[in-house]
Amino acid sequence: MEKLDRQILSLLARDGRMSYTDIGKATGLSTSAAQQRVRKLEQRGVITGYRAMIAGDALGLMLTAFIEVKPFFAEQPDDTPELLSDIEQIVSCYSVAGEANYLLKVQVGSAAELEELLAVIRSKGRVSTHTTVVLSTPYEDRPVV
Amino acid sequence: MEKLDRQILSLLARDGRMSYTDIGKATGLSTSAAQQRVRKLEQRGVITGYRAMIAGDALGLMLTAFIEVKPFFAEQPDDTPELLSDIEQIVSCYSVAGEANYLLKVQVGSAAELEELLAVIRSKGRVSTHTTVVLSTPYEDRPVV
DNA sequence: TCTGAAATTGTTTGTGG
DNA sequence: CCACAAACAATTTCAGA
Repeated sequence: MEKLDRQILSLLARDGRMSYTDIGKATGLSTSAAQQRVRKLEQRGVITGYRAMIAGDALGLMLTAFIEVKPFFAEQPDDTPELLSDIEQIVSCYSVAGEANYLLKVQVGSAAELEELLAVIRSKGRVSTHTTVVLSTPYEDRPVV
Repeated sequence: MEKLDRQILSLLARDGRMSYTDIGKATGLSTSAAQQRVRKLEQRGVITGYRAMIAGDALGLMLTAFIEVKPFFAEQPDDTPELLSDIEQIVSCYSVAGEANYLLKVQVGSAAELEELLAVIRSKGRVSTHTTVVLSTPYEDRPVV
């Protein structure tokens, strides 16, 4: 990975709407050279997309939790991610080493909704759960580049 | 939260670079009305920023892990997030209820680097750790809106 | 809050080094 | 892989409903 590309990634990781003109100015490239490099980073799958970050509380999503899940029937083929993928409160799903098989990050409006969600996950996913409630988030999703 | 605003958030959560012109077309608003609403969502702190999403492996970050941390000296004022905030491999820090005080999400290049990182976190943060390694990520950071 | 128009700025594409 | 320039498109601002 070239230095110039890393620099562009760093800029776009911090401001996903930065213009090619400004990327060019910041890197010493022309607008079109900057645009070409960004396009190639997208095509090569280095940049996988652009997102607006949204404050959950503005949407009434005031409770975040991590849920470790373990299938009841360990011998069967494990399709837990697919079984749970249409539950929109689950924002992330990680397959993990350790006691649990999967770690889910979920976002809900209330404790009552979390209780309901856990029931759905357990029945739908045929899993047992262990939940860790998030009290606050000092920082999240800092750019890695 | 108005329906029109939710619609705009949904669009920008999926494509953070969508133009105001296209947001206008998708919502039935004029370009300038779409832009005004986005600006207000930003000012009100509903939209907290824009990010390019970057594939970690393209940067040589092939190992993700979650680390639960617990201070050695529970009686002291707890400034763990600040103590650790300059460690760039830590991408997220959650204060949690349960056995641990904090849950960290980290991204590193190798197992050796994770080992080194754990040593840094333990000494710098004066904490004990419990680590869960991520094997794969079926999905992550799906839009909540 | 919205539209519509005008001025500015950014994007995209082609040519050529 | 780059710069430059021309054609095109988006953004920004403002007047007025």
